[in-house]
Amino acid sequence: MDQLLQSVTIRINDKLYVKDPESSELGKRIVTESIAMIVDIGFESFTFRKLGIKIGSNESSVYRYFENKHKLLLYLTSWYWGWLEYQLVFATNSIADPSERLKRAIQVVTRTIEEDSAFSHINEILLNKIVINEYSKSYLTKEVDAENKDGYFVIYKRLVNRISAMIKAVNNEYEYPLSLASTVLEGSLHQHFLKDHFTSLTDCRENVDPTEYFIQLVFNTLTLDNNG
Amino acid sequence: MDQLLQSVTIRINDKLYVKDPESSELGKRIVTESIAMIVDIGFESFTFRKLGIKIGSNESSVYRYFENKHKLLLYLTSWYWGWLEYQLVFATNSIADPSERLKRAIQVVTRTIEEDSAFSHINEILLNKIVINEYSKSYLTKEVDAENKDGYFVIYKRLVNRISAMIKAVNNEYEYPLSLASTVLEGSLHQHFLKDHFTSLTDCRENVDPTEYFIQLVFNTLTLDNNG
DNA sequence: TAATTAATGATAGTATTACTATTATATTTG
DNA sequence: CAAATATAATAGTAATACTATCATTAATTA
Repeated sequence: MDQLLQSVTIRINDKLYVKDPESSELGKRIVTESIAMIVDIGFESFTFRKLGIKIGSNESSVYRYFENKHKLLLYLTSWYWGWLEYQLVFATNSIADPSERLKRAIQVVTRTIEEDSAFSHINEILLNKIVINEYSKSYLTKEVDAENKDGYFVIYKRLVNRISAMIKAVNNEYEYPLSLASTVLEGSLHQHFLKDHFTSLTDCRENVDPTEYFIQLVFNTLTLDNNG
Repeated sequence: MDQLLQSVTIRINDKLYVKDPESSELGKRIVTESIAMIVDIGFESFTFRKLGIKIGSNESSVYRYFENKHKLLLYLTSWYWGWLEYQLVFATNSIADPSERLKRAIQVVTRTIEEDSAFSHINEILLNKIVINEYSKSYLTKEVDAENKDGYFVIYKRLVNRISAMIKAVNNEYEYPLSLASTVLEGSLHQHFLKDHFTSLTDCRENVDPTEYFIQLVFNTLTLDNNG
């Protein structure tokens, strides 16, 4: 798997950057170090000026890669969803049974990311933390509709649709496959967040991943569908 | 009900304001107009300077009520959750049967807010929009833990706990009552958001409230619990 | 009613942010 | 080696998120 993954590149909407950060060493450093820095100080405190200093480069150079930090966040989170989509497809591809397949899919998207595949300049453990803590901020804006139209969220949408399709494959009568898929993805981020900051609002904790909770939720719903 | 509600005041943690906005006309205007303005231009673009101009008052006067816009957001959203908690308690209080009670609770917390109770300077329809679009930003910060310790989220936590207790009353064996309660609350905001901006990611739409989806989700899970 | 206090308004000022613009200096490539 | 390209350095701007000071007005109470 590692070998295969090495040759896979995640294609990001090119409107999200000014110059492709994958195209140069500086670009990669910008990506690598922005991830570390956003995890470290949070998206609100993160600035291109600070990043420039950290990478021993210049603020203006960072602007040559990304228009602003919002676009950078969209770039990073798109990368993450693309990476997760790959994990999902890879892990479920060979499974014929729809229920087993869906179960595996939920495992992949709700588990705690604990190892960095280390095949690129992007650390997935850190990036996962960014997604948990900052992803909502990328779409809870006045510009969502325009940005959505421009395709900034395509990867995420494709991922939700894949899960939704797997749900339908298990139970074609079920009325809310899209809502259920989006609930699992979003809800998983939320449960991970609660586990770290609001332990009194979740039953997930060390060694109790959201995975089991979501698998049970999804399969019970699909088993006993349209009553209420 | 209206009469009763008029005499109820929602107690907000007094660390969230410098001077109680309920204590003066200016304070109330700040609250009323900040709600309208945040709905209108979004939390990011909203500033105390703009608010001052809108209410024909001064930036510095606004600062005498709220330390900064983050605290104002916490104040507004706390008020909303307090109001919703009241709705919940009021609506479920007289229901003895645990399942009926839980069903009613889910209805109350997931429905679209369509009428303003008009007993105060706070418009709940608008405030609900703020909660949908901005609530996450109030806790997805580097300061959550400290602010949580200071009790800034108590009302929300109490609300989740109430729902969790109702879940347990229906099925005491169920392993994830807190996660399920937090999923319903958060997930409901999310489905409402998707309905407005990402229609391809939800099955909720006009006349299909998240309510039915969540009722089915919760009851199916509680009926068939610990398999997987 | 005058005096006091409290609330609000006006103005100014600061550090930081989120950029844009310009010019200089490296580095790469033809 | 020349030309093109990428990066660095510096400066500058408008806006934000405040703080501080002082003036004015309104409300309270001695």
